[in-house]
Amino acid sequence: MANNSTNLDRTFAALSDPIRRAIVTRLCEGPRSVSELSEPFEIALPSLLKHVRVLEESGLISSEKTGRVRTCRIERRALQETEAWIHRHVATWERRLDRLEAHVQRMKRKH
Amino acid sequence: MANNSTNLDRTFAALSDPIRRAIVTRLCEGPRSVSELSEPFEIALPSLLKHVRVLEESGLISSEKTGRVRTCRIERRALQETEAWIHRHVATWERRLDRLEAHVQRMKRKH
DNA sequence: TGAATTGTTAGCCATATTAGAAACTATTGA
DNA sequence: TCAATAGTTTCTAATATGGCTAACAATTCA
Repeated sequence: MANNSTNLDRTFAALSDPIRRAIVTRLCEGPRSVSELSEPFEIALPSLLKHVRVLEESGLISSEKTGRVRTCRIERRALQETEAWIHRHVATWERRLDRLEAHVQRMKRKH
Repeated sequence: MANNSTNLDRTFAALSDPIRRAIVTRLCEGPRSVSELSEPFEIALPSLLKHVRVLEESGLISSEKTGRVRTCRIERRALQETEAWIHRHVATWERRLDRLEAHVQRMKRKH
């Protein structure tokens, strides 16, 4: 599980770039090679490769090289953990609102 | 709604810092002043204020100044939209897996 | 084998990010 | 009104990020 905080740091940072999000989006539809991934972008291969590395270090994707082709795939876990983090917060926020409302109701009834 | 891509850029970037995530966590429990927010951290006020600004520009929080006190509160929407983005991706990924499995089943039956 | 394909490394540059100190403003309470 | 409080601005410095070119593998295909 490693340092979970650092992990989230990396995942959120990885997702903060539109090119990297686009890569994630495509990989959700299935594995792709590095050059397939680079197609939609007007960006030099080395730059794209850096994005791939960032995604890989964040745990959002993994890759494997066969012959001269490196194939990338999404790693569900990291996405799920990130979603979970956000979800817990939305939930906390909602619980608080509920308590608040209940309190208002009690006050009302006292009158 | 503004430029939604830039919006996600900012939200994810904002969440990539542990101090900012801690701020978000606390604000989910209720509004806090800038100095209340700074308490848990060994960080100069101007630095903390910058984090608050980053969060504000990302839309994750809002703040209002009354007298000399600036009170910050969470803005649910940004959190929800971010969660939604991730969720769509996990969903896409799962649909793909389902199709894949269905395909394998068909292949099996052919033998 | 030799050329094309696919990826990789190294190095450079511009810009953005994060942190701090110092100095300043506005409000509040004694 | 004067001091303390709460926040803000400005500047500086260190580091990280994202992009490029050029040069270099390693495979694969003709």
